[in-house]
Amino acid sequence: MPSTTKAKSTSAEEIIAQLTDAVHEHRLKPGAKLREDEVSDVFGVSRTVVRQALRALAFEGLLTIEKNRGAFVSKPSLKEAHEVFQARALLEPSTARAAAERTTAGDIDLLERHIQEEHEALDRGQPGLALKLSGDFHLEIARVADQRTIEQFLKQLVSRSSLVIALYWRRRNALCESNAHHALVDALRKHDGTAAEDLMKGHLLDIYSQLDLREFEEGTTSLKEALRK
Amino acid sequence: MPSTTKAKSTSAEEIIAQLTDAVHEHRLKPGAKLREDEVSDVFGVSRTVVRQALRALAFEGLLTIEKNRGAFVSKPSLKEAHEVFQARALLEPSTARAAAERTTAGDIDLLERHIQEEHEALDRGQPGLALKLSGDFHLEIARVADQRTIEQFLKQLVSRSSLVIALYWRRRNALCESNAHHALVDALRKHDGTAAEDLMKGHLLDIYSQLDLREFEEGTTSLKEALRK
DNA sequence: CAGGCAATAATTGTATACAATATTTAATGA
DNA sequence: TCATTAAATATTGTATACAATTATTGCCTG
Repeated sequence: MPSTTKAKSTSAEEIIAQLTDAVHEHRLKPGAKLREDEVSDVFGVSRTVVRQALRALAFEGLLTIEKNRGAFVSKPSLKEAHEVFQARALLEPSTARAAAERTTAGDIDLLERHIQEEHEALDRGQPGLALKLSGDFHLEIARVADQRTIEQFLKQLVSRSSLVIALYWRRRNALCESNAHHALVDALRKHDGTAAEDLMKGHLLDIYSQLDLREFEEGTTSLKEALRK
Repeated sequence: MPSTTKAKSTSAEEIIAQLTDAVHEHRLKPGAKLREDEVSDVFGVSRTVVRQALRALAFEGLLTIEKNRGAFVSKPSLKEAHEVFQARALLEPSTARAAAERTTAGDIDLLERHIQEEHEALDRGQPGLALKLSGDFHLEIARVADQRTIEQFLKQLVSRSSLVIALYWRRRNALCESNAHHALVDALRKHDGTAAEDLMKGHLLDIYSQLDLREFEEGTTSLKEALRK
């Protein structure tokens, strides 16, 4: 957290990390604009490096850059939302199976600590942080599977999922999924690939089914725009 | 093709497209260095926009940027090579199935024209161009399936496949796969999703099995480095 | 007072200048 | 002659200045 006026001399990776966290934790909401010199003031670097960071984030799908207009937190359409979870359904179950065959005791520890932190964040009343940690859990499984390429894609998909959840989540209260993650770790511990694959498949369907992905907002993005004509 | 000394005023997208083609057609080989002011001379723009293009290509995996050293055409390791085809095996068969259910007459025309061009390139003695077109064929199927997200990932995977082929291709002569593509189009025409899925799976295995992915170069990249100590 | 139009301001896009780092070349000594 | 070191050169990293574009404001007109 930058204190008063300007923090100084941060690297591009640091900017990327902080903006990513902010979006994942829904402190920056879909549609929010990121002005270049505003960001460069906050981080105490020139626009050059800020632009680098913004473009990297745009490539991941977290931001959308409109020429001569600026960078905005992406607002995935309903179609994109579906596509994200279809892609996850293709990649993650198989990856969970592969992970089960390679899981070490250290991996189990790490994953359980992850779940622990997730619970603590929820108890502390930080649902945004919990959501971010939940996403990291999925990435961790790809790491355990030793699939860097898939992990990289998954990173993008998890990012976009966070945006989808911000836009289309049905009930804000739901504490959901913590069970699913626990069950997954159990399957990994037992090196039960089939169970891990099935659990992951079910878990993704669970999240997917808790989204409100009906047709209603294609084109009407904000109140302002909705009233414009 | 820039003629003599300097072409002028090209956009970043144009640079990305031309460099991508050059790598896909193996005119730029893995390990080749791309100096920034060299590229900016060729395209007649400042380093600013060249750097944008290089970073975008690095994000796709086509280039690797080493800090303070520059941008090089990527040289995927054996592990990466395996990962690329594992990821393709997860994404492409299902996508081919989805495509079969949505294929239109126009799509068929386009795909057949694609195969035609591929043959012509081979006959004309341009195997690099044929390879590039072959990659585009796979992307086209994702487009037919109306899966933009998967298409985007596949674009990266096809790019990396091109690098893998440049590095690990067994016999240079092989005219291979044209049959496989034809069979796939037939399945799409009949809306036979199961056949399309199976054909794609087999096709990918075919390519994969024609690679020479044994352990021999992990770590020893060049003769020079091998002898250095 | 609404709607359009022009002038102004704000913001992004591009080029260039300078700083930091890496690579090459030259020089020195054993 | 070879290795080591130092200077010179070349290349990338960052900041800043300027150009192009977009957004905003105020004004004029109907």
